[in-house]
Amino acid sequence: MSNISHPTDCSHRLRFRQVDYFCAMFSKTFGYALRAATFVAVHGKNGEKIGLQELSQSLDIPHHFLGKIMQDLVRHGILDSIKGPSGGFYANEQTAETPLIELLKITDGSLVFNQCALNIKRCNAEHPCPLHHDFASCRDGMLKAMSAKTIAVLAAEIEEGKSFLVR
Amino acid sequence: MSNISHPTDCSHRLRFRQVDYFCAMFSKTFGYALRAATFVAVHGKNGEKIGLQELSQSLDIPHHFLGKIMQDLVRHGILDSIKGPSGGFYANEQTAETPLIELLKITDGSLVFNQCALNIKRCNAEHPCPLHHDFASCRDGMLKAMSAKTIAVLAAEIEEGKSFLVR
DNA sequence: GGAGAAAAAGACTTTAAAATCTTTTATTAT
DNA sequence: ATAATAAAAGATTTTAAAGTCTTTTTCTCC
Ligand code: FES
Ligand code: FES
Repeated sequence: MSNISHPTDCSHRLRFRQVDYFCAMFSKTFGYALRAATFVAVHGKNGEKIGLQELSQSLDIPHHFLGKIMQDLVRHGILDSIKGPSGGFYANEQTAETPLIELLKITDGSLVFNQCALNIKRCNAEHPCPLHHDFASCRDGMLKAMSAKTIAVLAAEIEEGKSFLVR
Repeated sequence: MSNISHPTDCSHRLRFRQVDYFCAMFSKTFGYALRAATFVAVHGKNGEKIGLQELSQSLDIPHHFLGKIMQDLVRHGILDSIKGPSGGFYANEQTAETPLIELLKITDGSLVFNQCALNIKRCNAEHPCPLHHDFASCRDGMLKAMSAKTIAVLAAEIEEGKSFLVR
């Protein structure tokens, strides 16, 4: 019936979204932040410090880009850091208790869960776009999960081998 | 407990995602394509033609950008068009029956529903990231809805005043 | 206090999406 | 035929995210 495949010669046409950017509900920055914070929570208990080098290599995240993200987490008090030799990042009292939604607000801003799937001006149940009901329920499920889960929850899953931070 | 608000002076730091790009599950291109195709399905019955001018003004979409998107829909047979005075875009046999997922594949590619929320290499239930189960169910709900709904379904909703294509 | 290590900071580059602007082609009407 | 109109095509610019590179600051150890 309908042939969905792209015609082969696309050079003169609209360029399409590139493969690894598809369906990005969240920024890469958020993924990096979440994975790095969880890594520190898992491997940096009892004040053990994790260096940027180790973090970026273990998680396969660009070193300096991760550096900026980590700075930002430290500024927001999610983690602590110390400079100098034998310095690095380590968990503080707040780390484990941080809900994922807070990380998301830091990296992607506070309006993340208020946007219309079709980019209509405002997402609004009284003036819904055609995808609103489907999208809103999907989105609200994520919001609920990310409000309920903390870094400690993820760290526990990682330690039990139920989920993974890399590859 | 935790203070989520951004510190005020961000100038020297990471730049955050800008407001109207937050939480973009789909590209703007997809939103434009879906709204325009549905508009044509609603207002262009019986071979009535809709010009780019009217489309872009009615839907508040940049004229030439929409032009490229429409070209692409025509190329894929979702709509037909005719040049010249009294030309424009109009619905064909396929228009109404097109499932939304097909539009999405045209604008955002075919891998849209296979990406990990955290940008881990591959989304995989056997090797899940910490957000996999929450995200996969959300994503699968959208996939299901978008496979089931056609442009005709949206057009009917619009005509009944149950949903809206603009503002 | 000097050397080395590591985070912090800042400047810069790259990439892709989105948007704009210009030219060409096809169609209609005079 | 010619002019007008509108889609098609294309080249170019803008914007934001992502990524890279360099310099500065802070800390440790000798
Ligand atoms: S209005 Fe579009 S998702 Fe809510
Ligand atoms: S592995 Fe991350 S969403 Fe599936």
